[in-house]
Amino acid sequence: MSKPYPMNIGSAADASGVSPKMIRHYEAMGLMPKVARTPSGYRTYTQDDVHVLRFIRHARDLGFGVDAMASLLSLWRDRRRPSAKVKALALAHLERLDVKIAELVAMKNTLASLAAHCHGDDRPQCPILEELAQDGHMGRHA
Amino acid sequence: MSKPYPMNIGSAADASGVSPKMIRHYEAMGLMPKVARTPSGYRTYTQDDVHVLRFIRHARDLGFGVDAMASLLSLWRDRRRPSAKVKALALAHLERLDVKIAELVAMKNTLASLAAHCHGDDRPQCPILEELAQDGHMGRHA
DNA sequence: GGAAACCTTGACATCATGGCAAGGTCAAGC
DNA sequence: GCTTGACCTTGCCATGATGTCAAGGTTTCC
Repeated sequence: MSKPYPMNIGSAADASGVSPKMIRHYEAMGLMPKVARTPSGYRTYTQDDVHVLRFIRHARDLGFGVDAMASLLSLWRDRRRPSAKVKALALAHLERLDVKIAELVAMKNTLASLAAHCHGDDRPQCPILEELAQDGHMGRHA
Repeated sequence: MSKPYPMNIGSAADASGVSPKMIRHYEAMGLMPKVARTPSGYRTYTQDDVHVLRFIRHARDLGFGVDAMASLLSLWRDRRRPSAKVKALALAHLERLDVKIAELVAMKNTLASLAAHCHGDDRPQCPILEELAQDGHMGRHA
């Protein structure tokens, strides 16, 4: 093995992909259980702790928020969970992702069509600024 | 006219679509010029001020950050601006949007494929949790 | 024993926004 | 003229996920 357990926070960070800062942060906010300490106060991480950290990082990489991660963790720990509950969390998050993506795509489309009509030369005339300066809401153009 | 100028911050907010809170915020951070005040300290907004606020809201609605909005505003005010500068800002922002969209779509795809394989019933077995609990990085699955 | 690398906590920053609180102001009704 | 309610002021705290910096204790290795 490359690292013996238990490890300090830095090694746990390397092993899990979660920064020391975020590990402490998750601990402070109650997402991570409080791990053991050495007599001098250093946090020590077992293999199980590192597994939890990895779980958290994976969930975070999928964009789950802290609340959802807490729910996922408790389902993970519950060997009798119904998979339906996990799926429900996933679908809810997918919904959030879709909404966010749609927003960004709408911005992108609007901006792209404005930019397409902008000469992009030394002349000051520019449909982008004209649109931004317009009175009502935006939209309705190419 | 529905509202006489000058107006108080609340009316300016209604007229521009930027909340009073954010108007003060933009002013404090220097994005908005400091507007006139009544003797008692109330901010007063002219039609021009409201136009600036609308411009800001439109830019914000397109996802521009504060720095980019400041640049756009100064280009807007410069009647001799080259449209190329505006276009460059727009294209840079489009790039950011594309990156963000790609990230979210990647999350969505991963999560959707995991969810598709989850029974979503009373059984505890669930590929979503299994994936999150996995050791290495995520990816490589349907 | 001293230096380097690590750990601790805590404070502050980001970005855009909301909320709350304590207090001043203004307009309208009685 | 006074009360009431709506509006304004400033300022602080919170979000979410992360980073930075600082000041100080610990461990490790030479």
